Formats: sequence, structure tokens, C-alpha cells
Amino acid sequence: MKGRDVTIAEVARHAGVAVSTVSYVLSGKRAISAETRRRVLDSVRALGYHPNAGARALASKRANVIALVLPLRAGMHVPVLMQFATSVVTAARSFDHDVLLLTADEGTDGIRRAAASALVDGLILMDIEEHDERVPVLRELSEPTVLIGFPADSAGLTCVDLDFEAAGKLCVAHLAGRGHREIALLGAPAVVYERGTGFARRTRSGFADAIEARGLSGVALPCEEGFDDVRVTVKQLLADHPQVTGLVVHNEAAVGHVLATLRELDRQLEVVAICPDDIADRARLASVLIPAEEVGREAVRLLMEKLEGRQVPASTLLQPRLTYRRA
DNA sequence: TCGTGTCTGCTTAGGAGCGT
DNA sequence: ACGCTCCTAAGCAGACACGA
Repeated sequence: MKGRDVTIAEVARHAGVAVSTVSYVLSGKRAISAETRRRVLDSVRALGYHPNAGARALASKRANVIALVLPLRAGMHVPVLMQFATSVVTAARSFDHDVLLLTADEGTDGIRRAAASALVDGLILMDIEEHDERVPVLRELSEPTVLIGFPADSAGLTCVDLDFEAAGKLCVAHLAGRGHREIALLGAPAVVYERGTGFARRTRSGFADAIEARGLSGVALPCEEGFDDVRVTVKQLLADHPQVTGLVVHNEAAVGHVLATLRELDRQLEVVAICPDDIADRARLASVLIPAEEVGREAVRLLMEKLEGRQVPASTLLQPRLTYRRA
């Protein structure tokens, strides 16, 4: 048997106060005496009251839901995307918001629909391309948005991400500091660059800048994720550039395969990876952490600030840190 | 079988009213 | 006079009762 849900009116009756008093106790938007507050909260607990989300949205003009727009496109590493998603959901809960997940199936219509129907109060977008079709749509919305990543033209937008350009430079600096003169970058799958995905391109451009600035020699290659593809790519790289002694891997799915291939070929390259800590820990690799937890939390915090009508910085770049692990 | 009217979920601002 | 609490109305959409 399905019980009817308890309403705010029943809580008010139980506690012997007005409905509006219960509402103010729960929202904290007006001063309520400690004694009344205690009685109300006792009644809420005793009756097992949860506000009806529809009625709350109707009255407050807020859904208390944000959208996470996560395309799940080819070549993206799902476990890392899930770290971002988990962090966004957890952070949103701490602000009393829930998260609606929008994928790419619906294209930009999903964004328009979720915003125009007041299904969500604001949006967080991930996997940003340099010329992302979603960006012009965002500029037309009245709902606040935050991007995890940077499009080519970020004017008027709020963007947050790891400074991948600095990460590329940091990896080169680390290997150069350890005496390497010829360094290679194995990056994301080719399709990711072709789409113009910002983080992949920015790492590559930071890498190239640092190589040039230090007068080193470097080569950057895309890298697929399957073992056989990685093996072919690594072999080709070492055949074409036999002097390479340092390797930057910005492809979390390929890290293990790269190391296996180097062992198989008995080549002693020094490797730095840009990847989550668990992967680097397992392989005892120096690495630059992708701070998914921190980025997700910051994206939500910025969105909540915008929802309150406060100004926020247009651009937040988290500085990369390199963790050295002795093999 | 229509159309009409009433009710329900909740929040919020502004002002009324109560007790001390 | 002050601190606290209450009252009110609006907003949407579906459910329901009622009379013609």
C-alpha cells in the first residue's frame, strides 16, 4: 500500500505553527525562535516530511536541479569523465541541488529544452570543443552556465579547467630537468584532435612551446587506446625518432599499453603521464594529476554564485602539479 | 459529455497583530 | 518598541465534483 506524502500543512498542524513558519524554518530565510524551530524540526522528523519538489519549484521559480551536459563522445576516457560527474553531483548535493544528465543524443535541443522548460536552474558543460556547437546556444540562454573546458572564443562565458597548456610545459620541464633532450608526446586519439577538443590541443601546444623555448627536439603524436594500436604507434615513434629518451603520455587509457610495449622492446624511456593518480600510482609513474574532483567542485561553486546573481571570474585555470614517483 | 469551479502541493514579501 | 509569528496572494497543472 502506498502512503500519501506528508504535506507542509500537516507538519504545521503537528507543530502548532503556521505553514509559512515551517517554510521559514526549513529555508532559514527568516529569524525563527530556537524553541519554535525545535518543535518544527521535531515534527518534520516525526512525520517524515519531504517538501514536494514540484510545488517547491512552482513557488520558488527554482527547480533546484542543474544540468550536466556530457556528450560521451568517441575517444573520451569514461572513468575520468565519471570522476568529474561524481564530483559535480556531490558538490551539487551540498548546495541542495540535484543533477540532470544530458548526453549528446539530443544535440543542442536538449540544452534548449532543459533551460526553456525550467527543468533546470543552470547548466555545466563538459568536453568542450574549440568551435563547440553548444556555445552559441548558451549565449542565448537566460540561465547561468559554467563550462569545464575552454572554447576558442570564451568571451562572456565562465570557464574552469586544469591549465593543460601549463601541464604540457611542466612535463617537458620535468624531463628536461632530468637531462632529456629529445622528448615525445603521445596524446589523445586522432579523432579527439580532429574535433578540436580543447584540453588535448592545449596540452600539445604547451608541449610544443616548451620544447621550442628550451631548444629541445620534440614530436607529438596522437595515440589510439587499444593495445595493438598503441604498440604500433610506439614502435613507429621509436623507429622514426630513435634518439627519444623522454615520453609524455596524455592518454589515460594508453598508459599501461605504452609501458608494456616499452618493456617488450626493452627500451628505457623516462615517462611522465597526465592522468588520474590511481593509474600513475599503479605504474609508479611521475604524473600530473587531472584534478577532476577539484574542477567539478569549482564548476558547481561558480554556478551557485551565478545563480545568486553574483559576479564570478570569467576564467579559472587550476595550476598543474607534478608528482614524482620513484620506479 | 461537456464546461466550470475548486482544490492541492510550496515559497515569498510585506504588513498585521500578539505578548512582553 | 521590539521580536516573533501569522496571514495573504500568486503562480501551474492535474484531479475531481457538479450542474446543465
